[in-house]
Amino acid sequence: MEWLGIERPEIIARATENINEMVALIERLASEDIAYKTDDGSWYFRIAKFPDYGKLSGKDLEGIEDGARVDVDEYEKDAARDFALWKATKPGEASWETSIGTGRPGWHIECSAMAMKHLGPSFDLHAGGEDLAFPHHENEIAQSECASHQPFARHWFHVHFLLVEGKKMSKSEGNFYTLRDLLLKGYRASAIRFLLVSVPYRHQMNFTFEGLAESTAAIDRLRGFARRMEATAKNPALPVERNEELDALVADKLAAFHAALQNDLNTAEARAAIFDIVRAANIAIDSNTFGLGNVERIAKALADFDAVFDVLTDRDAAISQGAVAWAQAEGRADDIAPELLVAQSITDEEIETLIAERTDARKRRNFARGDAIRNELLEKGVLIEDGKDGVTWKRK
RNA sequence: GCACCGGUGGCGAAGUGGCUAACGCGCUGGUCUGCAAAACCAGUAUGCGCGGGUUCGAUCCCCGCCCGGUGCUCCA
Repeated sequence: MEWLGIERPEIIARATENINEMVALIERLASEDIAYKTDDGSWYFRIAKFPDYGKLSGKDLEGIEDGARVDVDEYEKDAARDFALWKATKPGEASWETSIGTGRPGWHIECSAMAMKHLGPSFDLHAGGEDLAFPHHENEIAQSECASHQPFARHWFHVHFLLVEGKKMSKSEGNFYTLRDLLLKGYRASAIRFLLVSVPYRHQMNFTFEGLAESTAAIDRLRGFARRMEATAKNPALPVERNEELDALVADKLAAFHAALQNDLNTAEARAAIFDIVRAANIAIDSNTFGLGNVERIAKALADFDAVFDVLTDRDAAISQGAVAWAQAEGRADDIAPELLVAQSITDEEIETLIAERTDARKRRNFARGDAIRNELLEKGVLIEDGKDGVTWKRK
C-alpha cells in the first residue's frame, strides 16, 4: 500500500477482538424483538421490523420472498430473507462463549459493531466494493439503525471493479496481476497510482498495459514541467512582472481543479485542468511572455495537485528496488524484467560522470563521442535532455 | 430470468438538450536542435453501441434490443 502512496488507516479493527461489542449489539436488538434466537442457538435479524430495508441497493425484495429460493425450514428462520447475526457453534469452527450462547458472529454484525465503536452511531462515509452493497451494507444499515435509532453512514462510497485488458480480472483468464508483478515487469509505482486515480471511482476502468505506458508518459510530462518551473523561477533573466492573462487562466483552472474534486471526486476533470495549466505555462515560457510573478500561483496549483495525486516526487526507483529485493529473496528472480536490473546497475554518480564527459566532447564538437555516450546511457534507461541552460537527465 | 451501473476518436477517459465533444497517450507534419530529447504549433470522432420515439433541436430524455460489469444461495 505504501508503495502506491496510500496512507495507512489510523485504526485497524479486528473482529475477533470485538466480540463483546457484537454481542451487546445483538442483545440490544433482541430487547426490541428485532433479533431472535432459533432452536439451534443461532440469532437472526427480523427484517420485517425494518421497513427501510433495501433503501441503499434499491432491491426488490419480492425476488427473495419466503421460500422462493431457500428452504425456510432448513434454516429455522421466521422469514427466508432474515439474515444471521450469530451462528451457533459447528464442530471444527472457532467459537466464543457469550451471554447469548456459544458460537461465532455473523459477517454483517462485525462491521456494524466495529464501525459504531470507533466512529459513533452516525458517521460520514462508508466505503466498499460494488459487490458489497447488497446484502452486506444493506444488513449493516438495518442492524445499526435499529440498534441506535439514528442514521448510520451518511454517504456510501462504492467503487467499481476494474477490468484488466478488457476482461474481468481473474486467475483463470491469466490477467491477474499484483502490484509486485507490475513493478517487476518494470512499470513504475507512480504510473500505477496515476492510472488508478485518473478514472473516477464510480466508473469501471479498464486497466491495460498501454494505459500504464500512457500514465508513465503523462507523469514524465508533469515532472518535467515541475522541474522547468523550478528552473524558471531561478532564472535571473526573466522579467519580474507577471503575465496577467496567464495568471488569470491559471487561477481559473486551479478553481476548476478544486471544483472537479468537489464534484464527487471527478479526478479525470481535475487532471485535465492541471494539464491545461501546464500547456499554457509552457507556451508562455517558450514565447518569452512568462514573468517571475507567474510562478507563485502555478507552484500553488502543482502543490494542490500533488497533495491529491502524489506523483510529482519521484520515489519510483527506490520502490522498484524494493520489489526487486523482494523477488530475489523469494527466489523469484526470473520474474524481474531485465531492463529493471540494467537500470539499477548504474548509479547517479556514474551517470553524472558520463554526462560531464559528453558535455566536454560536445564542446569540442566531437558529436560522435557525445552521441555514443548518450546511446550508452539510453541503453541503461537514462534519457538526456539538452536544454538552453544545461543538460538534464532522467531515468526512464 | 430480474435489478442496478456502463458502452464516447487508434487507446484511456471527461462532459453537455443547441457553442470548435475536455484532457492524457499514440500517430502524421512543422518550429527548435549539430542530431536527438524536451517543449510548442497544426492535423487526427461530420461522431458519442444499434433501432425507434419525445423535442424547433439529442451523444445527453423515454422505450426496445445487443454487449460488458455487479448483485439476486452459501461463505467472507
